[in-house]
Amino acid sequence: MTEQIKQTARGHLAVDGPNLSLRAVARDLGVVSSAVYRYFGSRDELLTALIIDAYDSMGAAVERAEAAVSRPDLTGRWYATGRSIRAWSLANRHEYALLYGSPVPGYAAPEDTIGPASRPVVVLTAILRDGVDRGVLAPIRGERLARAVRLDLEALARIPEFAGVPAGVFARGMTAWAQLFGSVSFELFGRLQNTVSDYEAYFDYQLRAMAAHIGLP
Amino acid sequence: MTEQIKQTARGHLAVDGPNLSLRAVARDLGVVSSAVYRYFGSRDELLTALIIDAYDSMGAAVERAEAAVSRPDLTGRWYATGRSIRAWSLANRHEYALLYGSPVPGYAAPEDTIGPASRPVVVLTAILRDGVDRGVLAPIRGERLARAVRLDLEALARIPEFAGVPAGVFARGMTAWAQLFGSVSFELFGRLQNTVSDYEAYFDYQLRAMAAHIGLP
DNA sequence: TGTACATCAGTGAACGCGCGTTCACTGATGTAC
DNA sequence: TGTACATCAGTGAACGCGCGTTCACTGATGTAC
Repeated sequence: MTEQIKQTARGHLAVDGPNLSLRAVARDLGVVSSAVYRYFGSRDELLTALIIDAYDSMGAAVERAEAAVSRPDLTGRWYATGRSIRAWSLANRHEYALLYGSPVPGYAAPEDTIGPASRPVVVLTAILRDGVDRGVLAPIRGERLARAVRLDLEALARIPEFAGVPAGVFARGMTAWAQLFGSVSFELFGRLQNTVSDYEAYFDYQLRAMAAHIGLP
Repeated sequence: MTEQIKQTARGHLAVDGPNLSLRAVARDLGVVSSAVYRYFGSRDELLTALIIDAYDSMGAAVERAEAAVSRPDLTGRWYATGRSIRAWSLANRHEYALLYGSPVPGYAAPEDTIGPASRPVVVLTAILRDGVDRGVLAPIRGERLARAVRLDLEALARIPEFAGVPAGVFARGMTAWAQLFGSVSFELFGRLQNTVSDYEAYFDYQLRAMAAHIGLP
């Protein structure tokens, strides 16, 4: 039943966005609205469950896609990561909007979203670290980072999941990461309408550009 | 009065997001809710007015900032463009969310938003064109664009505002553009919390990286 | 200078609707002796 | 094998609220003769 409620609620995301109505969900399930309270303490709790599920769904999809590429093929792993993010987002547009779109007014994501939310970026970091370990990626000689930026990135690299990536490499990876999500948001939120016709080719072009930016062959 | 309504409504964006309430706006103005209908035909019409105003406000800010830089200083113009986009967005977070965040469910932006929406990208294109004209920017020799991508960009370059920019240069500019907005969205939508401490330095770093990507010195 | 009329901003009541949440309850199912 | 009891999913009514939009209206201000 919990699962059915979430399923139905996911459908309502398309129509109502984050302001989905508990009563409408109950109605769709042929159940009285107060029945939902047996499974979720409040509307926000339901929303949180949807968000965590969505993060996990995307995270799993990305991990699966990236894991299917042979380890030494770093560039292929980057492509698989990027493409799977886009594919999942296209297939789950409203969940994407929930996760990466405008924050919901009056809603604060609780702490238990942090873990699931970081799954995709953990995948990216593993690619960067492997690249460093294999001698493919290295900080550009002579590139200077502002002190504050370097310190932040070095602090990040003290978290186990992100360890082993020098600031110079991390910085480029994060830039590419923002590019990637910027690009997906542009596509999904309609900012490329009447501009781009072949979204996939356009996205791939950008992935390639960002691979080069990171330093992948 | 029209102006007062919009002003008040802008304030409500912070609380209600795009689902702002006409009645609440009227209440704040000490006026009965139906009075608003003398000035706006419907809630959506008010929302559209807010959106157009916001686009124009951002567009004007970007144009002003970019125009203040001496014409030959292409890199400086890119910086001014990027920084003014970020500055405007920080100062008007909820308007930014309205323009560049998740689409509002059930709301379709009418045609008259297109013009104002394109003002910032017109500024970018002028920089690219000037770069080409001055011999600073040129397509990378040997870089191949997928056919579909090239055709799209060449079609764009037939619009007067975007004329004079070869596909290879345009492509890099658009990639940087998505990076820029991706980066602003990450910051404003809270995706860099507990990661970045000096947002301005971090943003500047990315601007610099994207300047290099475009081919600016 | 004074009167008749038109304009127009804003009123107030109403329509019909939806919402989240609480609370005492029913009635079926499962469990223990 | 049969009875008494506990569990628990879902009910139904209610609270108190807010919303967008319509419509006939009041009453002040401005305009024309």
